[in-house]
Amino acid sequence: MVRVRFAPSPTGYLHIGGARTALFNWLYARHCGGRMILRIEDTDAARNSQEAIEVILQGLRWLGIDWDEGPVSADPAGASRGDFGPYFQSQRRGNYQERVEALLSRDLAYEKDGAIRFRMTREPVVMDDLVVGQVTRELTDREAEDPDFVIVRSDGHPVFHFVNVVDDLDMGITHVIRGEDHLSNTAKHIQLFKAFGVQPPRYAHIPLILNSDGSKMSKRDTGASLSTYLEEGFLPEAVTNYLCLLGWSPKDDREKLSVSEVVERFDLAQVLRHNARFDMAKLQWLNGEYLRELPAEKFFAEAVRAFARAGTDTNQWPLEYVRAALTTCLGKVKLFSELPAYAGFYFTEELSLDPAALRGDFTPDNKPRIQQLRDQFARLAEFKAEALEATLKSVAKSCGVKNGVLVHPTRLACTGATAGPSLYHLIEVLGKDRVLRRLDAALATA
RNA sequence: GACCCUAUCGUCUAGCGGUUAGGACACCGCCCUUUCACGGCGGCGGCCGGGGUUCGAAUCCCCGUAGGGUCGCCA
Repeated sequence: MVRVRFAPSPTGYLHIGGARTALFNWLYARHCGGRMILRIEDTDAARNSQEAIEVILQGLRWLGIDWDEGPVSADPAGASRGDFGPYFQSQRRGNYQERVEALLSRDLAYEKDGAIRFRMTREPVVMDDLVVGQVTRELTDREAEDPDFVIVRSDGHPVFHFVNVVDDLDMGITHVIRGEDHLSNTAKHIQLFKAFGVQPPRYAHIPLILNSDGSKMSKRDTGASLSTYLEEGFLPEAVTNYLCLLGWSPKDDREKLSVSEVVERFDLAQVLRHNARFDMAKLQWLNGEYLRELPAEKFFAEAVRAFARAGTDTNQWPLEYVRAALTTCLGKVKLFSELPAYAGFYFTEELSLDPAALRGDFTPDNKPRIQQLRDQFARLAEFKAEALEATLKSVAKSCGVKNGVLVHPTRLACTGATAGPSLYHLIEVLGKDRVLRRLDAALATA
């Protein structure tokens, strides 16, 4: 039975690379019919908090990554699922203590300066990585001087290398899938496993995600935190899909795949060995693809949230009006965060019109025509898109101008922008009163 | 300083000894369209460099170079 784990340290945010690591673990578990374990490496008490753990749980859930074993909530003392708990390292002190003593009693570790150090081999360690292949790790010059390393600090706290290995051993982890930044240290981990007299798990080191300029992605970089995508109004399906395409490929030229399709095809052997740069433009494109096929109800709910985040409470408007307004935006934007700028004109009575732009469209020649259109609109009994379109076209015809001559100024007057939803539909939604008022205002200003 | 990994269009990638080096994003045209977006058509653009091996290398080997990672009483 394949058992994989994602073992994040609660630092207050979930790195996009960490999310990808979790995803690949999950994909492999689901592909193999194995088990996904979530373990919280909260040994650094000073830096950890329940909120920080919550960020991780929330991020994983958002992406659709579930775990068969691990915490149910962010509370270390709370309930968990699985027979290999606790799943918080802060609750596993006893195990570490036992393991340390086992090594000490066999002289595989020793005390020095109050710390406990592991007797590391001086021989090159051969690793057989599922992604990278066979790697022979030799000692660096610094290590050659003193190959042993600390496993328990002088303050009594065991270090990462040690607890990580002990937990993987005790939890029966069969495959360690993690970032390539751990490759060099894997030699230590393998030796630790051997010291405990067991076969190390299989390792798979996946490439890292870099910034678009090729530099390392650190906390500060935009897009480094998964929460960014949550807040910016990305769809989790799109983010997951995109992450799958970084370092892995279905090899059949398909870009848009559902998770179940990826689960079916995913395997570690096809994971690339080189790092990948994060391409926000491609993610946005994918997001647009998913956005376009979103059911109207979901689109509506997310759109309302996007407006709320931007400080516009759409609830102050009649529900039917909001619905109609947002419907004209369906399939037009790639991100929910674009919506407030794209369709904000629906939800304000004070449209700020750029005088310069206004002068361009509302020329002395054109103003009488727009005035005429305005008066025709005023006479309409039915303020519907079809009637509006017919009206505009007939006015244009009688004036001997192309539709665009009237379309552009009308759009500008009604929305303040040169691009937006379908003109006739947005006018219909806005309603006669607003449209006439906006047309009058533009006519007066220009 | 040492050790490890990596190297195909700007980016993500297909390719695993014989291909006009394919696709996607981005970009640029044209078409569609009242705007924008979508869609359609087309274009731009790549095997890091140098040696080998081979009848034949993007594919295999070596050396450079470049990028990334690691060498902590951080995780």
